[in-house]
Amino acid sequence: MRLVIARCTVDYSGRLKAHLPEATRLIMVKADGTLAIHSDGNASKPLNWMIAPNVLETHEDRWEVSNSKGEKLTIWIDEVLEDVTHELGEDPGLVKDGVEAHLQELLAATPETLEEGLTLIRREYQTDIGPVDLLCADSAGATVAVEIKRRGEIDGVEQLSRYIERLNNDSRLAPVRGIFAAQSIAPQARVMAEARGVQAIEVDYDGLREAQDTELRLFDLGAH
Amino acid sequence: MRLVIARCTVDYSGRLKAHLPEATRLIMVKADGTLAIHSDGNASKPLNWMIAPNVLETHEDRWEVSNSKGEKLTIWIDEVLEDVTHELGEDPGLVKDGVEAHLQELLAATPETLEEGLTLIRREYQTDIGPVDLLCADSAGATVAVEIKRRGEIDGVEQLSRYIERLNNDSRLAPVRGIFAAQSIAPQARVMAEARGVQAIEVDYDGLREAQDTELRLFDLGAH
DNA sequence: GACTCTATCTCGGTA
DNA sequence: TACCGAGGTAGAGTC
Repeated sequence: MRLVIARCTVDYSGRLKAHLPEATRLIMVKADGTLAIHSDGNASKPLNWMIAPNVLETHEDRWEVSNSKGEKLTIWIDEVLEDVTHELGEDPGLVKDGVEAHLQELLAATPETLEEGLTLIRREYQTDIGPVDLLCADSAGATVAVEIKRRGEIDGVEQLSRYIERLNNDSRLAPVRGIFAAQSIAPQARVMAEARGVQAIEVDYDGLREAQDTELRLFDLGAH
Repeated sequence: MRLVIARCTVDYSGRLKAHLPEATRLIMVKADGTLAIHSDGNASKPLNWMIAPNVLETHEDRWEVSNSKGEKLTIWIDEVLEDVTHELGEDPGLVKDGVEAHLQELLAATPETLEEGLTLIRREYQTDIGPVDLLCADSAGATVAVEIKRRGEIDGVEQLSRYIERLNNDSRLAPVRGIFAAQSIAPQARVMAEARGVQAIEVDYDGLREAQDTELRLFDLGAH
């Protein structure tokens, strides 16, 4: 990784046009060629950047970075204040917990959390416009499509509506109703769900996981 | 801005939980307190980060960053390879051209570009599921909802359809029809628009801006 | 390679 | 502050 602190002016032309007047900034160049220009405040994101794969040409007074999509970044270097390079080596990578996939796993294991008597038919049930997160049956045997999000917003309700419309074309499944499950549900998504006749249910991920851990532990104890 | 290159281990707990095994990484701390941890490859985004406002406590063996929402980042420092600080000063900021807001301004000023006789009622007209970009009246006095995108894709047509559905519930406005305006419109979006009875219109941003510049210049000349 | 969807999205605007 | 929509979204997974 190369870190350059320099007074510079920047022009970007590609998906839009953008210009940075002269100021002192950090230019970060990663081992794969990814380049980012950071200011010191008011943003965690770079002001400008160019993601690998790209081509970097460093001239005396300017750097030119371009890619195959016709995007181009020109950095006019006025003064270099620092220029250091370090080999960081491979990164073992990030381990995450608590994303949508985990919530889906938990709800697939215990659909009755959403509604008394609900049972799983299939996870990632394929339709011709994409997979339904959970396809379930309620206590009366009717089909229920479940869409799961970490944060429930209006698009998610739309997505579920489309699936239900699609599933209702299948006479073996119809009539199908929907449940929209998320760790938090935005007010507008709630309005939309109501208008579409879809239930919106907030789910407590941590509580659910804890309950399942307990259940598993009891099961293990019973088995031994 | 402080740049530290160190062998470190990281734990994040907040919106999710995440862990980084020991490796050499860059830790960037900006003047406003924003902190980011970068590896050298395979990503332009940081592995972990904490955006300002936050509180950073630096101990001998670890840094702890926390914020008011209960998020916490712990960096266990094993070895510091570099530690430099530079005052970059204020950044004059990025000047962008060609974003949706500009296109909206232009079309709000000259709605007749979209259709003969179209006049503006209001920009960002509020509904309970979000704001409509432009609410207009056509030459016959009927209401027209206009959704503007830089790139016209399928979501934009859906968004406009929702607004129209909502606006048609208001007897003072109904019946409402829609115009979908964008610098470029994807074929799928065009098909979708047709199916929903919405007009899809491609707009020449550069040409439009030039025309308005000319008009303004003529107006200025006339005023003097 | 193109398409789809998630995200500790980030960021700006507004009520 | 909370909420919503835009983004040069980026990045991962799928076809």
